[in-house]
Amino acid sequence: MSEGVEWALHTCLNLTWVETDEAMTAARLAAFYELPTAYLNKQLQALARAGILTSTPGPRGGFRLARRPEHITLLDVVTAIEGPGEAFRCEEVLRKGPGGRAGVDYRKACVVSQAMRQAELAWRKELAGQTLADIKETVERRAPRTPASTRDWLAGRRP
Amino acid sequence: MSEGVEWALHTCLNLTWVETDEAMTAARLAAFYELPTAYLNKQLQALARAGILTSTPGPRGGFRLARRPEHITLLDVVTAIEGPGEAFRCEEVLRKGPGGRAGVDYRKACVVSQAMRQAELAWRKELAGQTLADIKETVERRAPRTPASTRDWLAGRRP
DNA sequence: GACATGTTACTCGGATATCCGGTGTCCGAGTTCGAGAGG
DNA sequence: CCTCTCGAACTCGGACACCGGATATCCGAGTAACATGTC
Repeated sequence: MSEGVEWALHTCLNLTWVETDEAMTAARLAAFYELPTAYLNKQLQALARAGILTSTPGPRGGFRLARRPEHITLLDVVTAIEGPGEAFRCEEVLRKGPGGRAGVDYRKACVVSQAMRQAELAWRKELAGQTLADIKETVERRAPRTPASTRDWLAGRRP
Repeated sequence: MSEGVEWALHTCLNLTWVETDEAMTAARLAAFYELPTAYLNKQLQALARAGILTSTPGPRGGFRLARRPEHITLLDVVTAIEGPGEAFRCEEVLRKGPGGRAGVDYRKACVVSQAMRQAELAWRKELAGQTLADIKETVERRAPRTPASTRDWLAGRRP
């Protein structure tokens, strides 16, 4: 799985702690974890295309969450970065076999493909059941100072 | 996910239908799906190293299942090909952040990492719950002629 | 006919190229802010 | 003092290199089977 997924998740989480009326630049968000700015920008663009973030150009521009954290699941973020394709992509190897028929869609008919799809479905379901708000709440319960310190750091006021 | 996983799964499934006392060469198994022989051989080596297959060199040599299909899960095959590492590998980005501590193992402490791990655990659990025998049984119920035709084809007796 | 033996052909196994997607970087299009001149 | 205009700086957005791992291939080590010669 791509490295950018981790960056995207943590960055989106950080965005839940900044004021919703001010946008955060890719440079500021990247500096938080000492990440390469341009590359994180690329990931943020993908999140914007997926409708998870909104981007505004020009001075005072940057990124902000497009909707409330309760309505952003981990699956949304992962899909935005990794793409909609499945991890196990059935290449329909059965078609080349001696019993292969031309008109059959082996992506649906193949038992192996079905089993792998079912497993991936369980994975997706687990990710879809966790929202950014859930993560945020858990973090705040374990480290109550995180929201204030993160907000202050991103606003430029180092503690 | 690697392409070889699909090949390995189908090949192992085919091996459940051949006589257990005769080994199948990589060339024969590859020809079944018109796959590149040498590359499939590489995957079969990985399965042998994982203890799923046994390999015997020389004439009349080849590969056979190391244990009964009931004791080979889909997770075993996937792990043998993809390696034991997790798809989402936490790089502990929090360590580089302003609140990062040196002595903390963020692979276990990070909430994001925990959520991703939990999802991957669900995926693994689903794969571990399906054995080659389950797949075999389902296929035989849907296409009863598959065992005989596969065994005959692999034995060199084309129908 | 049975057995020992050398040869041969066959198989896996690892070492070796090649290709593609993720990784990383850069510069241009578009926008907003602010300064400054004019009324 | 207010407003309009112009310029400039800042931001995202997409286009351009780079690299590691998956993909694909080949040849050598080892072994079982067979043919052959001998007892």
